[in-house]
Amino acid sequence: MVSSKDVAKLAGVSQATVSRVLNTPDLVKKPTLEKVQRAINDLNYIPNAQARSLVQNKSRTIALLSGPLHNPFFVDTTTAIVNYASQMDYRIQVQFVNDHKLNDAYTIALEHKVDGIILSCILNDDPIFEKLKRMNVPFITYNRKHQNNEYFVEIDNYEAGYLSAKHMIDQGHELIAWVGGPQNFSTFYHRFQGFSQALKDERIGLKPEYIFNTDTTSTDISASFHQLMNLKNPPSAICAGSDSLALNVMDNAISMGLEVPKDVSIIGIDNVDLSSHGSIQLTTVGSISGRNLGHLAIQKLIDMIENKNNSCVKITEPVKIFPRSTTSQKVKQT
Amino acid sequence: MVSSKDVAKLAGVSQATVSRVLNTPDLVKKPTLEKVQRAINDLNYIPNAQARSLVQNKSRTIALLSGPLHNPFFVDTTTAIVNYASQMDYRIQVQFVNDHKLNDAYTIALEHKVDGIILSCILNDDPIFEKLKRMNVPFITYNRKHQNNEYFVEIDNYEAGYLSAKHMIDQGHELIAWVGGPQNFSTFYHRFQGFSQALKDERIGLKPEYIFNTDTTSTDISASFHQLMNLKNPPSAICAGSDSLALNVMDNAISMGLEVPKDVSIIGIDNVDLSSHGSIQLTTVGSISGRNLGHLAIQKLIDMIENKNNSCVKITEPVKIFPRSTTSQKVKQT
DNA sequence: TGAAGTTATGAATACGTAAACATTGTAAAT
DNA sequence: ATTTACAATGTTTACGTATTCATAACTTCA
Repeated sequence: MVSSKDVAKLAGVSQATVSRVLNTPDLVKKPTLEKVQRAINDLNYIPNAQARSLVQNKSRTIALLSGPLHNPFFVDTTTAIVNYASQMDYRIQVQFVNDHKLNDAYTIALEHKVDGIILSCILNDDPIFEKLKRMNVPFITYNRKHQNNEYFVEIDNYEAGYLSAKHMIDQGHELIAWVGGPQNFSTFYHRFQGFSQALKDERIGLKPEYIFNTDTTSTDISASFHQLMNLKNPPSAICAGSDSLALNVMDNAISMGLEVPKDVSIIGIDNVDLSSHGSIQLTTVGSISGRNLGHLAIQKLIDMIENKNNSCVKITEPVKIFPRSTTSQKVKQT
Repeated sequence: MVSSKDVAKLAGVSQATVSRVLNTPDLVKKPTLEKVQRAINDLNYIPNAQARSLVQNKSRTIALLSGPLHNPFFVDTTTAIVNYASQMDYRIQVQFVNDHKLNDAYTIALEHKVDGIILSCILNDDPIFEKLKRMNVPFITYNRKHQNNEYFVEIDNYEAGYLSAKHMIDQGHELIAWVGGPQNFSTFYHRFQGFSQALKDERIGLKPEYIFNTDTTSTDISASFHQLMNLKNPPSAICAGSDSLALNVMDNAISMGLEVPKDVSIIGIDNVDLSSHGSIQLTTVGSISGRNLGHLAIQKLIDMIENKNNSCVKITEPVKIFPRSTTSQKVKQT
């Protein structure tokens, strides 16, 4: 492979001068500059970023530990994160993380001496949180947060759950089910808390047979949905813990021959881009500002990296309902 | 940062022995092994992958130059690529590439001494193709291919276009429009060729006012669709150059108050995962085997990297129609 | 017992770059 | 003309690892 030494030899200068041509061209005289640049072109020289990282002790690389892209939330965030990073001249190393392989993912990131880590997949009480703090590598979580309440960007999950239930109640529904996810994810936990509180405030009972906290796999969602609809009093409305869950529930409803919202109203949370597609029109709860959580997070992370800014990031975006076509007024049964 | 030297000092051995413990533990005596491992744990030592790459001259990193994720095709392929690579212990560096920033993307990849490049975004006559060959870095294109007909994985695009038109004709449609993309993408070019040939074979005229090769932006698609539907004889069927385009067209149709397929039939190409969602049910053309192009491509690429396998990859997957709910029999106008 | 072979370890080097330090050249100021 | 300052370049070192080569310790077998 052609190195800066080869360039130096061809140009008749020292390797240091080649380095200067690349990094601080103002410090090098015009004739030498041109000589070196000519040599660079002639040899098709491409500097080795790895070697540079080694000596500079920074890689301009950020590890992204994302959830899977079949969840449209991560489609939006991944796009925002990769694009903003590219624009700021950072590389993104992605991994799609199943929760039980978290530790491998962190290790891989750390081995590669990334300048920072941006991650979604963290549990409330994840021991990795303390580990990352000790490692002294800048990191931030988006969407989910750790119980320590540090370095996160989220939406107001409690309020989102609350509004979601409230919306259904306002539409006249009384048989309202919850299809959520694991309670050791901060998102699902607080969303469910909000949901519960809304029912309580409106004096609607929280029936255990209406509550499903799935593992977010489509088989589990499917099973939950079928159990729900086979109750003797099936719900007329379903609050889903996320848009991804809501879309999955919709898919199940339709393939069961049910009409949404006529037979069952469905609402999600997150307001993912896909939810507004004409064929989907999912009613949902999302950030008022419309700002992408991934974008906010990567911005903050790069700021932390570059400005050694240690002020702890804690962002909670306020939310509102985005009414679309998957929820409707409950018609009284005759 | 703690290095293998620090570990060596603490364990009372040489740095070489630490390296051996990590890479060839069978060559080191049990007591020393344990001493070193204890030191590694005590110091929380994490090997530096960059330094390793430098000396070994391989990074176990692959650059992925993908199209944007708002195109659901790339959602499917990116998932497959990242996951397979992770499984094979390779890291993926993603970039989402706008076509006019191609060269930057390649340069960035090469600077990082990636072991290979997997890319979709190549033009028929892209000069980068020769450059990559000269660089001697393994690469493969998925979806699109270069006119050189080397190192690609694609579906049978011509046949896909042909079947797409044929399907509409079989349904009784005669006013069939095409909404495609740039003709210097191999995909759109061959799909359009197939489409044209089908019309010709069935003695249906190819009216220029029914042909739109967009730049794939939603504004252009929107404009094209409106032009189409404002013709005095608007088409009863639209063949879209890809599922992404088809979904975009559907979205436009619905927001114009049209019903699909009652008012207009729509068919895509690619059979992306999203197309089978209950609320969408997009009729489309896709690989018979159902194998993901990204998966095929990354498999081949890693094989090339590891086995120095120089046999040129040329894969064209056969296709078939996946009939769903966005196309229907043309009802004769009264 | 000792030579030959084998196993375990250490010492030295290379990878490609940036940066600290040293040296030379050149121009300005006296 | 001589000093002084600074601009331009070269020399050397460091980053953290894997690897080659050298050496020491230990077996084996006659």
